[in-house]
Amino acid sequence: MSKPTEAELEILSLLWEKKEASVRQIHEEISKTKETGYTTTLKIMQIMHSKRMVTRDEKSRTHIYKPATNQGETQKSLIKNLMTTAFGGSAKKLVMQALGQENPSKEELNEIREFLDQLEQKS
Amino acid sequence: MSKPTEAELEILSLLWEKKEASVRQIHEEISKTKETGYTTTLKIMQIMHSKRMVTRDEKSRTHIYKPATNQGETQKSLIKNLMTTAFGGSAKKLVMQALGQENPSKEELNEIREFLDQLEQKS
DNA sequence: TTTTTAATACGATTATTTTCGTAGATATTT
DNA sequence: AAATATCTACGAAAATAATCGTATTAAAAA
Repeated sequence: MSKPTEAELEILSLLWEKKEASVRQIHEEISKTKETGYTTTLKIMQIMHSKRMVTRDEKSRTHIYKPATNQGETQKSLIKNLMTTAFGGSAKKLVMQALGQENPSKEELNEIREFLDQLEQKS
Repeated sequence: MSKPTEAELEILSLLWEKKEASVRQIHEEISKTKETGYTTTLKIMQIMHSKRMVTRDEKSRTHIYKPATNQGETQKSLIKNLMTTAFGGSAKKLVMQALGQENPSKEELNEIREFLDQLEQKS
């Protein structure tokens, strides 16, 4: 599966979040932050469909789209790509930048700690 | 500073790694993994220069390029972008995917733990 | 039933990114 | 000194991505 473009990724993550949606629904979300025409969103979703990046139910006139690519897999390859191109392959550096970024809650930090423990078990 | 393109990022991270390099040096690295002409690399580095993404020393005929953009800042904005577009803004999800990716050493895991502690202090 | 609204399809245009070829200049080798 | 190799500059083509406009059809409202 080839890397989604920026516009595709934006739509894809909305679909992951919503599980399924019409073009209209996606477009309304997108147009909150971006000034873009309805047919632009439509066209990109059609392209995504032709690439089999999404499936769609065409039973009713308004087609309902669902993500076809696995969220985890896609995220994994995106992150791998970023890690190698921008972080010299170091997960540590990437993680630290990511964490410094936002203010994670104590709960989140604890979940990450548990995750680290699990990782250590395995190795 | 606008987001570097894929090709630019590839060169930029080589420059971060090497501190400075000629077009020839960069091109030799790149052509290990990618089939591309010398003038292509040259052109992209010239574009990067015109965007002030790199500086160059023109004293000798072979120009020597150095990164002009701060590595940390650039990484931060790339990761922020990925985090919002592909991870619904959640640092935790991103971090977990990143860690699951490689097999970090115990030392690295400990450094991350310390980092988590520091973060908690602050908040 | 007529009109208006809302949907898809799809070609064409525009913008961006990448690639390449050629010219001209300077080193380097023979 | 002449030939060859190695640079940069730069325009232009090719490839990729994003945007938009128009035609057509179906549904909903008047």
